Amino acid sequence: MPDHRKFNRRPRTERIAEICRAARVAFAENGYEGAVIADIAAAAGIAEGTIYKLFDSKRDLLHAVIADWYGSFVADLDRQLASLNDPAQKLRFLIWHHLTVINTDPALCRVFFREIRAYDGYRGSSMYELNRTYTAFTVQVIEEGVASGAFRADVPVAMVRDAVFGGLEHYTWRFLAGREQLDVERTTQLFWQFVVRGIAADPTPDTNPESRLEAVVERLESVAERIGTGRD
Amino acid sequence: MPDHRKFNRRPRTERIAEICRAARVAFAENGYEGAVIADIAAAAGIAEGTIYKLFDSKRDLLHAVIADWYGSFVADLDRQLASLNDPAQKLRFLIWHHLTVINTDPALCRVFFREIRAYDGYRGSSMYELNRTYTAFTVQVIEEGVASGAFRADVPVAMVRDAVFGGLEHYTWRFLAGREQLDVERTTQLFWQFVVRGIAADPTPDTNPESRLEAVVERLESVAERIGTGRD
Amino acid sequence: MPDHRKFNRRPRTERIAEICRAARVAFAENGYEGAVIADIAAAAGIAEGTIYKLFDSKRDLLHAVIADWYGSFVADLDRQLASLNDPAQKLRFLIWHHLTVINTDPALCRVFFREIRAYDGYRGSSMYELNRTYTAFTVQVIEEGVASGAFRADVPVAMVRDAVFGGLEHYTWRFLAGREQLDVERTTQLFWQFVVRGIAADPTPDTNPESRLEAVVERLESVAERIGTGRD
Amino acid sequence: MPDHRKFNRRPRTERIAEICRAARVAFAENGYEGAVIADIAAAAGIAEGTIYKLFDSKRDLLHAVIADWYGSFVADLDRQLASLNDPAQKLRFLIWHHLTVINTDPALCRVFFREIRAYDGYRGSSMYELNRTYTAFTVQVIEEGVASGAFRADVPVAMVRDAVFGGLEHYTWRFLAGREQLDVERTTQLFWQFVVRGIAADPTPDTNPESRLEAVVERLESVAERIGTGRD
DNA sequence: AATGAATGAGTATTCATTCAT
DNA sequence: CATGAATGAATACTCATTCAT
Repeated sequence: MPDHRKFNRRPRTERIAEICRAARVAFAENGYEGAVIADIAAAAGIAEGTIYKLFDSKRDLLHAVIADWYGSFVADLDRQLASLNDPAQKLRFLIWHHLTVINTDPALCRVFFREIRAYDGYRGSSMYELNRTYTAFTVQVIEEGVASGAFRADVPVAMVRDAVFGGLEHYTWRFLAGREQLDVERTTQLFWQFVVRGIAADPTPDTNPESRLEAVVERLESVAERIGTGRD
Repeated sequence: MPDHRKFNRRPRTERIAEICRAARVAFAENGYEGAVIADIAAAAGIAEGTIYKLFDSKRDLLHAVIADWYGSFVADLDRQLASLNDPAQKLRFLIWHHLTVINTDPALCRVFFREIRAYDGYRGSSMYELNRTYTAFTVQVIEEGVASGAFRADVPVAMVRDAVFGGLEHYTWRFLAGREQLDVERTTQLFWQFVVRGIAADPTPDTNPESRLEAVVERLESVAERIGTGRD
Repeated sequence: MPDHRKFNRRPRTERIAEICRAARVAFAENGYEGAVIADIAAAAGIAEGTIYKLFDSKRDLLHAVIADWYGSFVADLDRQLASLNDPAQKLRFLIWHHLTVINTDPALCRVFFREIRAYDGYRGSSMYELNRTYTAFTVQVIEEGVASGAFRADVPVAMVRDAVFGGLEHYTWRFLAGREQLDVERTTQLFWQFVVRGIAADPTPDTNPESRLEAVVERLESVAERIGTGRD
Repeated sequence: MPDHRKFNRRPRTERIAEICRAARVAFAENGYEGAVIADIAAAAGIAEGTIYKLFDSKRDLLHAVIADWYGSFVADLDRQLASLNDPAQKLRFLIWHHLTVINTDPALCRVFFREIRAYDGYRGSSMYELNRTYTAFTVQVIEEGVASGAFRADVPVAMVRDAVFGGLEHYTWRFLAGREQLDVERTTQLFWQFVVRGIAADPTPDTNPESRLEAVVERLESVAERIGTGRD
């Protein structure tokens, strides 16, 4: 009867999953450079060499981890969106979703920004494709809105996509880099209103005297702004 | 005639400038980690030790390079803006300016994104302050526009700032990471239109009574919320 | 037949021994600071990295070398002492032993004095314990002598121990630091007589004329010896 | 009227004294390797280069500091000893004196042990001579005692000297290396008693005829001692 | 004499990756 | 298949000393 203590043979996919799990923790905690293969192997309960039987390199392992991660939240984005009818509501959901992703694993986001996107050869890489697949949902929703007349026909789709993801990223850097807590619901609301206002179709012209009421509200808003606790 | 190849005594500031120049090239070409102090010293025509007489560490040198760089384009932003009257035009200029900065030295932008902003302790560092000083121009212009009535009173200023810089950054990653050429003029125009449309005061009054009332209520609610909880 | 020049897999303990051997030579020849890891690795026929798989640091390696060295002569001190009956003879043996250790590897002694004992945190370190274990033999022998009545009851044991080791060390610095040759036998005899005279119980007056004459002859021989070879 | 702020010309000897003072502090606090010339210069209020106008090298500076230090306590050792009559009392004073030196500046003692005595070429150096001058007092006192009959004629002088200084050094290492406090008076008493007992002449006169023979032998030994090649 | 800017040699340590077993 | 021992390249930083001013 053979001794399986050392040569612990297990299904290949299970092994890969274990390694990815350990690697994800390591990358999140220490960043790409800071993560050490030996530690990952130890955490996964295998030998260092085994990692290289399953992954070409440390970077390859990082890619696997990121792909896993993307997969975990891209999976049923389709279905979730399908349950909503209104393009504006779908956009709201996508913003909320993205903020949730960031809020759930800011450390991994940071690794993605630093090590994947800012890395040579990102464009055209599988990581780039992964990201495109993800942002494509937003592009699609905007185009849907344009088609339905909810959004203006001349909306520069790519630009909106970048303003959404770039804006959210910028806005959330303080949470990625620091220890501040992110208020997902509130941020979603504010950002969504801002974006939708920018791309919504012009309402039909209004000649009604109630516009004075609107002016009053505008002034009230202005007051509110000055009363507020200061800007960011 | 003395041999000036060695012990070439020079004014302190000049030396610093020389080193920064060499370091900037090195960092841009190879990134922070990739840049080698020995090479920088050689390029500056000095001994390695001399760098450490003037800078505390490699990272300190990076900070000096970035500060230099910021200084070079923040310097007369003030005057340039003062020559324009219209907030929308100022915003256009700022967008154009930022794209020009990116287009002029994409490699340094990338280093900033990777090594400065994504670095531990960015928030609260001098680099953070530098960045805030720069983005403050945009914030100021937006507020100016709000005050003059050119932009809506309820514009979420910080969010717009982040959408502008984040959006431009996202949009230009393909140029930062790849080799594609950036069309500054065209991108400026598109992005500007998009942003201004999102924040400009509605020029045409709305004549539908119900929709207008509804909108007013919505905005009142928004005001209430803002007064109640403080702002972002 | 495979090429064993590289990736020469060997038992862990054997590797450690090889490295220690090379390190011992390097430390003895060049002192701690002067010894270079790369040279030690080369001398041991391995890669630098391998040293760090087996030792935490250069200092850790030094400790291992010193521990090895102590082990080599502490090992059968027990048995050797057991073969002697008289406490005075045991003391003689210990003095002879210590001088032999110094004479055999003066360079390593020097390293111990400079780098181990004079190092911060020596007290309480494993090196300190090692040294105590070694000097404990002397303490024990003196106490034995006191118990048997061979040595005076009021002998300040710790002080004698320090006078022995300190005295021998001082006396032998000229051999440690210079190139002079140490006469172990002669030094043992002189030092031993001196110490024993200092701690021996006052002899009960000996009235046997022959034994006294015998003692006189012994001393005459000693004089002759001294005249013959010069003084210390 | 010339500006003397920078070219602060002062008497050479005063300058040297200032530097030595600063260097002594630095060496005591950080050891030889740890002390930094730039810091010493700054502490002395002069430029780095100036040190090299007055001292050949860092080690030369160390030698100056140590020489200064020795000078400070060797100076009136002569007179102090002259005020005592009894060799045993003189020896007691010398032990007390040595312990006081150690207790007053243990850090500098440590530097001496590590950096001067254990350094290549100590034997024959000016530092060696300095130390000999100091220990010579002890040698002289012992010989005085032998001559006066207070100490036995066959006392191995060099050995006693080494046992005294080596013993005290060994005994006090715990104070040099650690933080323990040294009880000078008590240690003096214990060590002195121990040494004197070891070397004092037998107090009770001997009327036994054979003892005359012994006395002859003793004298012979004394002669032999003087015939020898000189004292270490 | 004094300055202080400039020099440049010198090295422990890490860790992704390989490959003999 | 798995192991884990072995590899070896790669580099920031310090500081005693020099020398043009």
